[in-house]
Amino acid sequence: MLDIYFKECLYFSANRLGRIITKMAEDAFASSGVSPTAAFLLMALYERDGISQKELGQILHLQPSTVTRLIEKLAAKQLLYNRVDGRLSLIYATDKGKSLEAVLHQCWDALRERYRAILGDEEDGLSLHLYEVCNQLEQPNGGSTRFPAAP
Amino acid sequence: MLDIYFKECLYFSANRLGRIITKMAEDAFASSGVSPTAAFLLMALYERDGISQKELGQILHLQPSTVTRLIEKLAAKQLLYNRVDGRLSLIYATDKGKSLEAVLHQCWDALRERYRAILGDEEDGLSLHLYEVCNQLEQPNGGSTRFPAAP
DNA sequence: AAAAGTTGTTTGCTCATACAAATATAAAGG
DNA sequence: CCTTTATATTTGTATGAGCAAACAACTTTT
Repeated sequence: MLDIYFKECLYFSANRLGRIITKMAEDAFASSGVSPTAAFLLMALYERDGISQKELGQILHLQPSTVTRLIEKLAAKQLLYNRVDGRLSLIYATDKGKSLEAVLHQCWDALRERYRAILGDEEDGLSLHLYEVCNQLEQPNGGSTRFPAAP
Repeated sequence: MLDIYFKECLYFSANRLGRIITKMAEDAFASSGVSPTAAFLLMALYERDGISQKELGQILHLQPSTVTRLIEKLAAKQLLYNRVDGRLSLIYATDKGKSLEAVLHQCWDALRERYRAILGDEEDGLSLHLYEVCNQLEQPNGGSTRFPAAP
């Protein structure tokens, strides 16, 4: 097999995993009527209603423009609305949005159940591990020094 | 921090990792003039010139239509050409395509160097591990039984 | 050897995400 | 106060990948 060759490439494996798990997540959230990422955005609102768009971006690790577009869609579905406060755009869940909370948590649990059932031990802490890896990779200095740059 | 909440979600972490590593890979391959995925396609050709599109899809874990589009672009750049053989479309690297081999391997090595330098031990076998995880997740029966379906 | 089925590829469309530039508001300095 | 600079959001545009349906070519059946 030639693909042996690519197995060791993180770009390759990470993206492949992303595609697979995205499809699983889309299935899991299909009944809720919102995409997985949109679901996470709403779940963030349940924790912090009135959060700013910028913070949403930080929590979801998405670019501001991506958040804008997500919010547009969810606002069109009347699941949330925004109130402009100075240069901030504060986001609130509507009642309709709030009413999804239970469903979304169910979908989320179902998703996790599903991949845990398949992966067994393999899953153990995998998400957390990947999260750590992301954080390391995102450090601007690439982790090459242990200390922040001098002022 | 609210994002504690999402760390345990594989959908979340895997896609975040995908975005980060994709950007790193794009940087690494920028000098070669082709995207990372296109680079892998070409590297597959170096190993098996005249491979069919279907096989390319299997090796790269991409859908047939995605492979078609990739090949269109690379053909436009004169890096490969295809010869139709029955219903197969066999793909060959052009001389120009072949001349990229050394550069692409350098880019690939540079990419790996870079994330290995950042991740250290954390990287150890990560790609391979993810590859395994992908394979398990992709089994149609979701891994719920140990045996193939009866005939 | 024609009909029906199978397999490989292509086409049209959609989606999620992002970048870069534009815009809007606020904060700081003279 | 007015100008400059910083910050938050939006807009226009692009890219990578996918699905579903169409198409094309081979295979099986009869």
